[in-house]
Amino acid sequence: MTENLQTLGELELAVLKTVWQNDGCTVQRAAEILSQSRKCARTTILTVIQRLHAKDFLTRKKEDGVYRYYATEKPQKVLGGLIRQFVDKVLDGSPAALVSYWAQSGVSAHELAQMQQVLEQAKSEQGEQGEKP
Amino acid sequence: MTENLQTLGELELAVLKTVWQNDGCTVQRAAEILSQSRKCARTTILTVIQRLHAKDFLTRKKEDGVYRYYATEKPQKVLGGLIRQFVDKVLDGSPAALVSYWAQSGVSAHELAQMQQVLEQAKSEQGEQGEKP
DNA sequence: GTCTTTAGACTACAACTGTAGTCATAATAT
DNA sequence: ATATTATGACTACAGTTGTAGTCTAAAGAC
Repeated sequence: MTENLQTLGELELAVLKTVWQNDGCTVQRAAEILSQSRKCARTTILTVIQRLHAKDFLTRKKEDGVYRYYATEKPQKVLGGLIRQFVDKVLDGSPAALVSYWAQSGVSAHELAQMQQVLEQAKSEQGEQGEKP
Repeated sequence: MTENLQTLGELELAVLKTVWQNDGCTVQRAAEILSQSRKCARTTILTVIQRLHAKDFLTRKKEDGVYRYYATEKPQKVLGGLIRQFVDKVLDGSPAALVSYWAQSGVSAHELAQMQQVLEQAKSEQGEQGEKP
């Protein structure tokens, strides 16, 4: 349970996301995919992947002479953690402040509706299971 | 209009917040306040304030031989920008994902209600003024 | 077996941030 | 005036992250 909520840089996160979407991918593959959205050398991705590995965000297994990487944590958990950290650090732990600032910064009506829907759903789900008062 | 959305480290943000809450405060004062929540030398705060100044987040005016610092941007704007950046980088621009993850990471019913309220208000306000489709 | 391509390990380096010490100077106290 | 304190400028340094080159080993191609 003692999770190590290390920090993740932008590129690191992007790479991690790539692995989530392509579990068991190789450095090569990840580099290919990422090069579509940003210009960076293969070795850059290699390095980042090695760091993610060192930080235990990724596991690897050699297969046919090449390492395949697997995410150790689900997006849900990692992103959730990042959101938590962010809300704590930036908004002093107030999710309402989060939504508030966001809303005022100009969201589309559509997005607003989406968020409301999500909240609605969360609310009902919470009613069913154990709550956190 | 060409805003410089520089990055802000954790301490930098904390210091900036302190200035927001104590506009025109001196380094001394800021250090005093911040030392209540974290242990750090006066010169550390000095350095951070100088950096915030260099990044144009703060302006200063010498008064009685001491500099007084003033925030150049309102919290609304800066925090809004940070939220934006965060949502873009971490959640690929989806505010709904934000609320969703947050909701699922275990929010209290109370917080959920708060968020809903905020959204409700944002929605009505948006109806009045110009929207962003 | 040699040439070429791949993969990975290492090393390097710059920018940013936290952190703080050293100095010089200016303001005060005595 | 002199000693003390308050301020701020500078310098420094380590950890993190982005970025990527070099070099070696392994895998294929011919």
